[in-house]
Amino acid sequence: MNTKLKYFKKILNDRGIKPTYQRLKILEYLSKNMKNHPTVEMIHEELLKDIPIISLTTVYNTLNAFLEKGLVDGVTITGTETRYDLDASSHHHFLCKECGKIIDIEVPCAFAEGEKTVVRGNRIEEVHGYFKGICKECTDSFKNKTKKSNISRSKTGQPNR
Amino acid sequence: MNTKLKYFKKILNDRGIKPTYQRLKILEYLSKNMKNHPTVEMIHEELLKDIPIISLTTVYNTLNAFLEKGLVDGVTITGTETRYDLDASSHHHFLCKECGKIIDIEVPCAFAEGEKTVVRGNRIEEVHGYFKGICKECTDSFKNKTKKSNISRSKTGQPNR
DNA sequence: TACATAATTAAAATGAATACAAAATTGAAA
DNA sequence: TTTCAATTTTGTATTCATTTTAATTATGTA
Repeated sequence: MNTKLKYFKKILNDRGIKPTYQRLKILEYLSKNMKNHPTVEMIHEELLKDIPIISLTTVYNTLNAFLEKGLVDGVTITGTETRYDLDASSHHHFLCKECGKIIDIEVPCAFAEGEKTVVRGNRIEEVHGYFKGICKECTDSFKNKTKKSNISRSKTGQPNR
Repeated sequence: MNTKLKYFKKILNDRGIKPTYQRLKILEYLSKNMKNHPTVEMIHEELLKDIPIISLTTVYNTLNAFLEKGLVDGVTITGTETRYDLDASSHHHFLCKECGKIIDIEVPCAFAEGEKTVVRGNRIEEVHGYFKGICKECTDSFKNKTKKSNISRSKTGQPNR
């Protein structure tokens, strides 16, 4: 077993999760795709290359176990599916309406930083914040397109929502 | 037609939504349940009393139309269903893990207030913020229970998650 | 009233997530 | 190593929210 898997094994043991092969590979995938916020489908698809018989149910079970133990964060932004984030600390996300990617975004927030935990008697245990808009890359490439030609603007500039 | 429905008719017309009877009743329901953040099912269930043949699809269609025209806000917090809010302005929500209710919550936020719209080149168009925790009422009733008897605490104090 | 357009309806389809039961794997005890 | 109970994985079936589709009905205008 390679060094990294040994490291992941320790992480799971520390959280009280029995480290099976599929769980290790799922954890490995998540660590390799920290920025991607993958769906269950994406994780399953990719792992099938290594483990041709891994079932979708196992990926669901594993991610739910990881969630319960606070190893990952489940993010629902699109409304249709949960995206998973190995960084389980409170932080904000940004969904680009143009290219669909979800990225971490750092903003000042007293709640996410745990400085404030009660509002009018309501005890806050989880903080969820996200934005929707046009990411920097899409904004830039749109600018470039309109600079080159204005004819195609109405077509290419169409946001998909 | 009563005065209120006339008022709702104007609201729909102003947004470019043809005011049909079902749409008016859905809007009326939403205005009567501003604090409830109802699901599609809840709206449909209730409207069936007035309009026994109203279809679930119509409620879906109507809410989607309202969403597109910015008349309502669709809030996905539980992960399983969309809750609807007639107040479409950017504001935060709070889900109580104990009793399940979703309430509006007012917190200082430069993004929700529209003061800041760009972060590292990413253009923010929508701001979504919500919290999960224990609401004031559940916190208080828990305190009362433990004050009266400690025996039942482990049972009654169990949060459902 | 007639007509075209839009809305409503019911039924079927989709898609994410869960439930369930059987088979396989794990790890500890003998 | 063998045994065995507990846990995990697998595959299938099911649930539930939402969307799609196609037919019917309502709406507003000429």
